[in-house]
Amino acid sequence: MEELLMTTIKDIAKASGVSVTTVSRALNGYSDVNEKTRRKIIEVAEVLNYSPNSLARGLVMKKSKTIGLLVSGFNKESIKDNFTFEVLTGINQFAAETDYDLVLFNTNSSKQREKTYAQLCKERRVDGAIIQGIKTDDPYLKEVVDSDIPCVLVDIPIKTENVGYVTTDNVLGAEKAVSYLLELGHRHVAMINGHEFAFVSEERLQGYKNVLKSATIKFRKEWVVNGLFQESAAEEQARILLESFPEITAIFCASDLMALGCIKAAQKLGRTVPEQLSVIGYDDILLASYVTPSLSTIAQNKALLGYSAAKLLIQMLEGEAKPQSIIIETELIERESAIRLSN
Amino acid sequence: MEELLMTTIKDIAKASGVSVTTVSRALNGYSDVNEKTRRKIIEVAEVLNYSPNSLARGLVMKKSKTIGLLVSGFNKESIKDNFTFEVLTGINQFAAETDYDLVLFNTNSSKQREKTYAQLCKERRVDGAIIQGIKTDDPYLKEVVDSDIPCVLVDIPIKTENVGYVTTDNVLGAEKAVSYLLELGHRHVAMINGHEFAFVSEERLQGYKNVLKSATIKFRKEWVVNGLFQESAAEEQARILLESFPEITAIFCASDLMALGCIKAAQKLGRTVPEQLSVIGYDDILLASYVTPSLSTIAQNKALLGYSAAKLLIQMLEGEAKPQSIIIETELIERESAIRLSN
DNA sequence: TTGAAAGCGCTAACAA
DNA sequence: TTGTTAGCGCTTTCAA
Repeated sequence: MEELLMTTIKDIAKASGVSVTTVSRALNGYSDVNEKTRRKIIEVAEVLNYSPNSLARGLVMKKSKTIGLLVSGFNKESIKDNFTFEVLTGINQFAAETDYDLVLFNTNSSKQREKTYAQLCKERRVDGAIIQGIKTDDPYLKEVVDSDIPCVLVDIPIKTENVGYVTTDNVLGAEKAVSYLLELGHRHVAMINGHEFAFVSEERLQGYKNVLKSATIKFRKEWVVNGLFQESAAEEQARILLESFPEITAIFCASDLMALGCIKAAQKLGRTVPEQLSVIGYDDILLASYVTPSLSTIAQNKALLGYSAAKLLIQMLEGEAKPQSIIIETELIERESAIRLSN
Repeated sequence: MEELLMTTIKDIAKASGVSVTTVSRALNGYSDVNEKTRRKIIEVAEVLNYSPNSLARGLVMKKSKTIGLLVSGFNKESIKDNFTFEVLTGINQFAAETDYDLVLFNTNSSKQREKTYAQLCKERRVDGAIIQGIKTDDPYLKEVVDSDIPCVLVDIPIKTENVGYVTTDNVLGAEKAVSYLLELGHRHVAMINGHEFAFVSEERLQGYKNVLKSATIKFRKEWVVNGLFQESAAEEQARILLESFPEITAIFCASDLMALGCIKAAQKLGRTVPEQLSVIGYDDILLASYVTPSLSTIAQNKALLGYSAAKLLIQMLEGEAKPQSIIIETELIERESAIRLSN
C-alpha cells in the first residue's frame, strides 16, 4: 500500500544528520562508529519505525538468509502419514533459532512445472535447500548433484561437494523389525515394501534379507511385494500375498500406512491380527498408537530428521561444517499387532 | 558458491548485441520488441542458463511475489490434530497455481521474539500474509489491523481496509452438533470448549446455547468447561464434569482432540462410550475415523480453508478482489461415538 | 523498435 | 570515526 511510508536508511541518515554509510554501520553493529552517534541513529530508526529491506540487502550481499524447501508431500495423501509435516516441524524449530526464513517451493507441479530445481532456487536466491520426499528417478535429483547450491537431502544418501544428507539407518531398522518377528517364533515372514524409486525401500529390503540369511531362512522373492507406501495399494498386495501363500504368519511392512492396509486385507480374509497374523510397520506415525490393534513398528524421529537437516544446512552455509551424512537412530516399538507365534 | 557464474541480463545483452533494456523487455514479454530480436535473446538466455534475480526485481518493482505465513502451530502438539498442516496443504495448492512462493515465518518464538508481525513482513517484503492459529489476545493481532499489509486471517473474523478472513460458520456447526444430540434424545448435554482467547470458542458456545434455548432446555454454565483444545486438559475437565454431574448423557466437544480426551475420561470412570455417554467432536481430524469408537463430529474442510485463504489474498494482491469474509460449510459426520439415548 | 540513464535500498572499498 | 563513491541486477521513464 503506502510504499511511500517505508523508511530507508537514507531517511534515517537525513534525520540524524549523518551519511547512509554510518547508518548502515551503526545498525549492523560495526565497532567503528561513535557510541553517541550509534545511539542517536538507533533512536531515530525506532522513531521512524524502520525495517531493513532484505531484498536490497540480499542483492548486494549475495545472500538472502532464506532456505528453500522442496517437498513433494504437500498433498492429500501425505496427511495420513504426516511424515512431511513432522519433518517440517523439526526444520522450522531449528530455523527459528537462527535468522534464516524458509521458502516453500511449489513442486507439486500443476501440469507444466517447467522450472527446474536450480531455477527455483536461483530465482529466489535461496542460500541453500532442503529436499524431501522425492523419488530417486526424479529429474530434480540429478540437478541437485550438478548444481552448486548447498543442499541437504532427507532420506536420500547422496553426498557431494555441497550436498549432504540426513537419514535413518534403514538397513538396521528393517533388521530390528524382522529379527523381532523371528524372535516371536515366526519363520514365514513376508514383506510389503514401498517402490523401487526409494532408497529407503532398497535398504529396508536389504535388512529383511540380512536377517533371513543369518537365520538361514530361504529368501523368497515372491514374498516381497510393493505397496507404493499407500494404504490401499498395500491392502491389495497383501490380499494377493495372503491368498497365494496362506502359510505366511507375519508381515513386515515398510511403512505404517501400508501396515494399516495390510491389516485390513487380513481382516477381510478372516484372519485376525495379531492372533492369526503378526504385522509390524515402519515410521511410528500418529495413527499407529490409536488404531486397533495398535501397531508395533520401527519408530523414526521425524522431527529430529528435520531439525538435523536444517542444522547441517545452516552450518554448511555458515562455513561451520562440510557436507556430511547424519544417521538418526530408530527404535522398535512393541505394541499389539505382532505377537508370539502360537503353535 | 560460484556467484561469478550467475548470468545477468547484462551478460545476455552483451552476448546478443543489444541493450539491457531490450533484454528486459524481451524476457518479460513486452510487445514492443522485434520478434527476431526476442527470439535471439531468449535463445541466448537459455544457452547462458539465465535465471532472473527475484531480489533485484523485487527491489525495483516493490513487490516480492511472496506470501508470508504466520502460523503458531508448528510444534509437537499440533501434529495430532494436523489442522495446521491440512490448511497449509490448501494454501500451497492454490499458491502452486500462481507465481507466488510461500515464506514461513518463525513465530514459535524461542524466548525473545523481539520482531513484530509487521517487521517480519516488511523486512522480507512479502506482498501479503496469511495468519493462522493465533489467539485473540496475541499482540500480533492488533498489529495486523493497524499495519497496511494485505492479510487474510484464518478463523479470526476481522475485516478492515486490507484484512479479510476465511472461516467456517462455527455457530451453525455447533448447532448441528448439539441438535443432533438432542435428536438422539439427550437432554443433559454438556460442552467442553476450547479457551476464551479463540473466536471459534465463543461462536461454538453460542451455537450450543442457541440450540438449548430453542429446545427450552435451561443453560447451565457449570456444564461448560474449557479444555484448551488439548487432549489431556480436556480429559481432566471431563473427569471433573462427569464426577460432579453424573446425570450428563452427552457431551459436545469443541475439537476432536478434546473429544478423545473426553472419551478417555469417561472410560476411566467406567462409563462406556457411546452406550453410557455420547460424545461428539469438532474438526474431523484424521484420527476421528480410526479410533474406537470412531468419532461422530462436525467436519471442517481444512484444505479448502487454506485454499480459499490463499486465493482471497492473491486476488487482493492482484487487485481482483477487496478484502472480504469467506464462510466455509461444515458437515455433520455420524460415526459411532454418539447414539440414541436408551431409557 | 531500441538505448541511455536513473534509481530501487543497501553494503563496501577507499579516502579523508 | 565518518563520508564519498560505486555497484548489486533489475525495471522504467524518456528520447531517439
